[in-house]
Amino acid sequence: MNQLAEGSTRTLADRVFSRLQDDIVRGEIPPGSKVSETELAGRYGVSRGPLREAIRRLESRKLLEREVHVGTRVASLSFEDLIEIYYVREALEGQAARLAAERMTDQEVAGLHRVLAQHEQQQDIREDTAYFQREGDLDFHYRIIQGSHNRTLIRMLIGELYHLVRMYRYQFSTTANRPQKALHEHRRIVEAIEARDAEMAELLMRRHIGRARENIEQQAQRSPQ
Amino acid sequence: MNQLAEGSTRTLADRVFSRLQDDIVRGEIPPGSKVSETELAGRYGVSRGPLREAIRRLESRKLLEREVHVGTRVASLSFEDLIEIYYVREALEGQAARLAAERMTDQEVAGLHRVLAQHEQQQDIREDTAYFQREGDLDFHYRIIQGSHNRTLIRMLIGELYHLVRMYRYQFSTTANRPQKALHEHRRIVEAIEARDAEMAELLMRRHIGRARENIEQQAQRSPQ
DNA sequence: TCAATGGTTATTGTCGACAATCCTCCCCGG
DNA sequence: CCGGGGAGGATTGTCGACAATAACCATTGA
Repeated sequence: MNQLAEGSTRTLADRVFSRLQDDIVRGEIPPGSKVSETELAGRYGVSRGPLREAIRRLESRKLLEREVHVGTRVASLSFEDLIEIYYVREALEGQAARLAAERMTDQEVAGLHRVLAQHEQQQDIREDTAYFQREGDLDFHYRIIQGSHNRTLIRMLIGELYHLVRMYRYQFSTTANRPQKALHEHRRIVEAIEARDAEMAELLMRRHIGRARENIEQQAQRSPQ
Repeated sequence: MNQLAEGSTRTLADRVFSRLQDDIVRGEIPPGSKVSETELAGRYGVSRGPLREAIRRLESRKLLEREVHVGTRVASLSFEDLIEIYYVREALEGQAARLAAERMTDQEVAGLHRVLAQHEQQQDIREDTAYFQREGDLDFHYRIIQGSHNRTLIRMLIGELYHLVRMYRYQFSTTANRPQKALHEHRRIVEAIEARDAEMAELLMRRHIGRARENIEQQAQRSPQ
């Protein structure tokens, strides 16, 4: 009932989990690097107990890889891994778009419009819009996923896959190099959702993500490593 | 360097995790029941440390629900939860079928045929084929999922969702009450995969799972609780 | 010079104990 | 008789120490 603030209500292991996940996703701790339990415990000012729990959870999210009696290292995504993830995203976000078209409230659709408008404006004003582009893109997809009103779907996408995608983006500073096309696709998706055309929304979303995947595959081809 | 057998190579927490997961999925520990850490630790003959790690992992798989400072209880799936899962399965297994049609080796396709033949035979011989039906159905889906050759997809379906589905089946002894129809649909899916018709394989798989979902929804309607 | 083998060291796996929190139930006042 | 508050008990959260395992390095023999 008191405590210093919200956030302290959670357990130590929970907070360590959040901080560690953030440090990994942002690349603070470089991918592939070995992390020592005692070292991390000191770094976050906790014992090894809560830290190990955080590690196990991040392990099940594929952000950390553990080898028994050897140690834990930050996951280092290969191009193949990312391609795999995009195939899964294609399926899951396609379904999310379908459900969103059927279930989103009018308010949620309005919010989607706002994000889109904001996105378009940034496109006009700035040149180096990489960062905002990135976050704006995530925001757009987040909202549609949430609009599916399917908790399992939301958990799998936002709770699991997206951390990997974000980590990869930091790792390779992969910014969408087809912003105007992506924006156009976003617009058409919103139109389909607004028209409550579930079939079309799914189709467009699958194409959208499929093209992003092809884009990555081409990049990988140009720079094999 | 000796130990009694293979399987002991894994860590204690790993083994406790497997056993506990099995006990939960099989309904050995009834859904919704509260599980005490000390009690479970005694039951499996380990300390609370490894046990807690196992609990955290099962928690992230949604087989256990934890409330801070209160305790952990076995997840109790509602109909709504199951329906949600089926929407996700529809998307993921549809994609799996598509990829399987493109990537399965001829040997894998042959294996699929064997499973199907076995399934048909059981259909003829026995009447009470509920159990075999169930396992046969799982085997069929497992093989197609594996045939996608997409590790992320395999992990999400077999590593996460299917435990929930199996738990639910034990919980409500929900056996497929449309065996002959399901078998027919299986056959058509195999045909599409054999013909390397990815589009058709996905479509048929999605319909197959969609109908299973509708079947559950109708059951739920007949018995509201 | 190279390879194998043994010891050393550092790291992880496991355990038992203490502290913090919550639930329960009893007691007391209205 | 009923409701609120506090003490007790039980359970979870956290910690430090010990045991087990694997990586590293040096030494020895060919």
